[in-house]
Amino acid sequence: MTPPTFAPHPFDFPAPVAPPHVRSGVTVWRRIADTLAGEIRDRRYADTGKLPSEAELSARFGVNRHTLRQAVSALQAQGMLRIEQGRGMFVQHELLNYPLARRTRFSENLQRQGLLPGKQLLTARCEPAAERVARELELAGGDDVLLVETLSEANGQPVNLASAWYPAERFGGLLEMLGEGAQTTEILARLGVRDYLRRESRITTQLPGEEAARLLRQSAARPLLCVESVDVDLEGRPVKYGETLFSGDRVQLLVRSEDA
Amino acid sequence: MTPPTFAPHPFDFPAPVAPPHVRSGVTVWRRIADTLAGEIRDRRYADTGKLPSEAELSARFGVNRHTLRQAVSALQAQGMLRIEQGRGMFVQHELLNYPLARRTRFSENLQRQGLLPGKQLLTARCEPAAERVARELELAGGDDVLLVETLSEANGQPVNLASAWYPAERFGGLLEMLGEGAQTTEILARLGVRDYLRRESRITTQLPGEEAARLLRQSAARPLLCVESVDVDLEGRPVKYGETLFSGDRVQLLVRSEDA
DNA sequence: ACTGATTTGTGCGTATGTATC
DNA sequence: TGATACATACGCACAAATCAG
Repeated sequence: MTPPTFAPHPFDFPAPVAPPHVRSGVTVWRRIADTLAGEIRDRRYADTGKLPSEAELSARFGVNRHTLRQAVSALQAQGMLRIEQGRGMFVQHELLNYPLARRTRFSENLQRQGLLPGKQLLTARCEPAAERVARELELAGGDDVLLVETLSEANGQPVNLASAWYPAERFGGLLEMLGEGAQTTEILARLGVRDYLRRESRITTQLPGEEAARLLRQSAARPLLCVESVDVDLEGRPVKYGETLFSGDRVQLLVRSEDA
Repeated sequence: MTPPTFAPHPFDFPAPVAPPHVRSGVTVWRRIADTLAGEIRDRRYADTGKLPSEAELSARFGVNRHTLRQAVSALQAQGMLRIEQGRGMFVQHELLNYPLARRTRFSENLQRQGLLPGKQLLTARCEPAAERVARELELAGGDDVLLVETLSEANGQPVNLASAWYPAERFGGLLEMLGEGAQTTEILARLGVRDYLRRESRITTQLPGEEAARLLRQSAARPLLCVESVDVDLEGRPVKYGETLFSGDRVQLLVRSEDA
């Protein structure tokens, strides 16, 4: 399989002999780790599931075996590969598909891919709406909103970190029902929202803060996908504004153009 | 404006006094640069357009002023902010919206946002299809494809780096017409494709290789948005498979849920 | 069960870059 | 500016696990 033309590539790497004279501010082992992570993510080792030996890889990158080991041990800690003494290094997992459709339901998607979904409630509180949140929910400044933060998992691996804001006036008992472990869709239905649709998603990328990196169990040097979204009810009124951080190492977002 | 809850944050930074015991593999000045870049991108300074003084920032991050200056000078070189002696540091630009619709036409979108589009042809050649490309274009292994690589700009700033593959058999004269400076849409029309639609987009994030970072004029430590896409004609036959790398510092992808 | 080749795991010493004081 | 602490990267040597014959 041919690598994408502009993807990280062995010969993108500093010349094997002379050290780089440009200071990137990123250490050699970190760049090797990212290169390998990218290759694994690009399924370059998908056929056998086995990576080249430490000797081969260190020769390829032109570094000491210790340096290479530091890189792969970071990837191992991150759950991206598995090392077996005397045998070799093996790919651990592939990318999870996360569809961004008008009707996005998390658990269904995972189950369809044969994965066990999990969700952890991190925060649930009432607060005055920040300017951005008020604008997205079409509220007046000073209105209260309900903030719900969750960590979603698939097979025990963190997938995303979601912050959702709901208009407090409209959804009075939401926080209490969440505390009792009810599903979001079900709660909204009980509060009079029979159905809701995703109106818009804005997708950006960023590096995780320490907190996000820790919760998503991902290297702080590996990027996240960030999705800002607005869900509306059937009358078009905003129901929820959300900011979701996806682990870029584990997830790819899918946009299917629906048949009109 | 309140920052997103999990976005990079001053106190996500290593404690001001004790050095961090976790090895991130990224130097302090680089992390400060990335933190500031993220904040600028998150519009934290959008109201005044002015950043805090060097003294304030170095105090906030708990580093020497020299270290901070190295960070901001990197951002300046990258075109993200502008330093004026005796006045301060100012935000240079904001995010560009890039819609991912069924019918995506680059120039139109930019002009609607009041920007001047530009496109540079980097590569145009015929090659045997890699496994992945053949699968996406529904070709037999060994078939030839036409590879077209371009660099798109808005107001002179690089926006994306696109690789596109077309079935060689179907689109014979494509490379020649491209050499004459014709538009892609127009060429396809001349070759019998009256219209084409985006069937699917897969969105991931990755760090740029050296080549990509250079072409997109972006730090190698700042992430990219990567979009894999398949365009089909009105009969549903694949016309183009593309891999596009967007500068994560300059672009956000927009997914509008179309009314059915 | 043994041998040799391959692969990962570990220890030590040294030099250099980074950041602080 | 110089001194100090620490992380990074290199080189060499050897131990431990695995596998093919």
